[in-house]
Amino acid sequence: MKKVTIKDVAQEAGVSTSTVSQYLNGRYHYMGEETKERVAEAVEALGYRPNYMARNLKSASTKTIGIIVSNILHHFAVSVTRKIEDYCDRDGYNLIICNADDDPKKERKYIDGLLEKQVDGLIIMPTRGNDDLYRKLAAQEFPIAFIDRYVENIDIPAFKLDNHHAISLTVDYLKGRGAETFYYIGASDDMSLTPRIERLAAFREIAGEMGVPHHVITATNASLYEKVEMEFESGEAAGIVLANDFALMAFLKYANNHDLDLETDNHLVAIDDLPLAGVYRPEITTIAQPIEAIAEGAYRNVMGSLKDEAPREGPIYSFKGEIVER
Amino acid sequence: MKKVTIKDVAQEAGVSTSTVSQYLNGRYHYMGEETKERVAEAVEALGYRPNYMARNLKSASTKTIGIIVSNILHHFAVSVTRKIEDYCDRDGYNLIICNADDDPKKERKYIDGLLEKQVDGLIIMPTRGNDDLYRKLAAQEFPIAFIDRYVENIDIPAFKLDNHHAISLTVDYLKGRGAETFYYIGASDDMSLTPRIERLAAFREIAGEMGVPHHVITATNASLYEKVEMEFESGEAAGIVLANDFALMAFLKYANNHDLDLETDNHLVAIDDLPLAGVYRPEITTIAQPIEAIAEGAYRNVMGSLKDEAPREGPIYSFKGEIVER
DNA sequence: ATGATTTACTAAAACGATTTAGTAGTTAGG
DNA sequence: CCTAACTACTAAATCGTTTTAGTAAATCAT
Repeated sequence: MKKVTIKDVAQEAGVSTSTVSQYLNGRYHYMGEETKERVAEAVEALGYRPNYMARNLKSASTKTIGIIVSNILHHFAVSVTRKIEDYCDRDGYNLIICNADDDPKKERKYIDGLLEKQVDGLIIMPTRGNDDLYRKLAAQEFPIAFIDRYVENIDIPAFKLDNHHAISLTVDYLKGRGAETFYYIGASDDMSLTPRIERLAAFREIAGEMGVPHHVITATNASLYEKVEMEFESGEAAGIVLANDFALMAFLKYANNHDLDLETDNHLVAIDDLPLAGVYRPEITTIAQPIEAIAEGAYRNVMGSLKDEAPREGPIYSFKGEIVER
Repeated sequence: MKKVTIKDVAQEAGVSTSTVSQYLNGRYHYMGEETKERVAEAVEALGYRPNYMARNLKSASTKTIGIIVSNILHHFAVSVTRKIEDYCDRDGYNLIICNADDDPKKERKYIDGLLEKQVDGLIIMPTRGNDDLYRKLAAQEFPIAFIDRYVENIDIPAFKLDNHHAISLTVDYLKGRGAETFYYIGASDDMSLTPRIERLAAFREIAGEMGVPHHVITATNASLYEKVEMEFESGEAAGIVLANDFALMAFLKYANNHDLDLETDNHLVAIDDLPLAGVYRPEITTIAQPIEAIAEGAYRNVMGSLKDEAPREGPIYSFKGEIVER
């Protein structure tokens, strides 16, 4: 597979490389019909494809942005990514998708790699553990946006769910279903990731203010099931908040194994509107994240089109989720 | 954000660009301690990051491969992608993930884009509709592999599930559970995509040979639910093969809405081992795809390390799936 | 008929790295 | 003391494009 360059095309068509380049970039302004045809034929005959590296060495923009998701197994991550890809597609941009797998080292590797590839912007669900890098990028005014999470004291805008509002939706809903004892089940907040911290804090605050009995069960993704088995006590009117899709899966597994009643005794509501929620027995009420608002905000911020908008107070944009009652 | 180039570093350190380049690439062979230090300091001070475009203009390899999945909403696609990413990570390669969203136009756009970006290889779940392009790539001997599907008469190796074997597992299993009437529910085979064709043909063949009553319900993803509603008749001993995850979701929705019994009357088995299968009520038996074998085969083929192996007969590698009884 | 404009192209510089060939200065060998 | 080998660098070519500044011929205006 030998490479075909613009020189080969020029030779084949009997013109200069400049002419080929002009043709390729649609600068037909003063080009003879016959020349156009000959170049077109040469391109076709040789199967020529311009070298992106060489092309972008000159022009500053690569028309490419990168997204690094913390974990591609989360439904939320895939949904936002797809939405952003739609925007990119619309605007003629390319999107490079990377999966950090919740590993800060991998995240760093991808950030470095994408910057070397000269992406025009970066959208990140930060794993934390690379705050120094984020800070450098912010200082360089590199076009960047966070989604789902934010990092304190770094001037990078974050686009995320209004977690306090989401939790209040869940608690209100469960109360309406007659729940008396409330449970929060999710990942522990010791990694200082925004969703975990905010959701847990909101749950404690709201349930506390209501003066209802409430319990918190948190653990790592891997050990959550066991923790539930140890700490959960099915009551007659339990209202259970599942903090994300992993928590929901773990709890459903537990419910199955212990033949828990999910229709009358225990009421569930999960954050993240998984497809599974609509087909489960019984169907599961969820909080749908404002995928579109998050994706659009992050995208526009990176593209610089958010600057023209009304000035904002801080770097955090929280959007309200919607309850999907089932 | 002005760009920092190797020239700036050289100037800052008071050496030539060549020296900086040597240092950056670990060719310390004959380099003074003090020079090394000064360069290191300059790199750090300026926040220098090499320009991938410029670097790869010279060296042929970009250490990057691309994967284009037909639809990132399929669990299978994400699983294979994650596995391939692991291999890339291990070998110091980068993986660019693209989602064709079942749209041949998008697929073509991505193939073109990745080739322009000079990726070293390509792994594709072909949507079809770009056969001409595949053919060209094959002719150029570009390193490429198909997964999940193959295209006739094109010499590009495909790594996929042994669909006939998978269907025979499903039918045997359902028979063992006492099924008497068999259903196949899935996407229609008019798009000439390998899994659809092979699975449907295998079902017809196997059920036909067994001489049992069997029905086929196929439609597009969007209209499958309605088609099921029109054509499915719950019997006392129905055995239902769900051809993929979309079919499973559609059928579960139907089962819910019609309060179908899934424990005794109707028996299910789905191809693709979704996480949901383990938590559903009742749990759902599935055929787990040989994710690892497929990922490894495709990866090694692209990397050229498959050439050294024993010669193969054709360009199609089918791996057996495993039944996960629940 | 002369200069100005338009048309249709090309030569050469530039982008930011890598790499090859080369240049001194130092040390070692005989 | 002279040559060979080693050390520590640098100049310049190169990769495949884009782009700027031309050039030369043809057309037009006066």
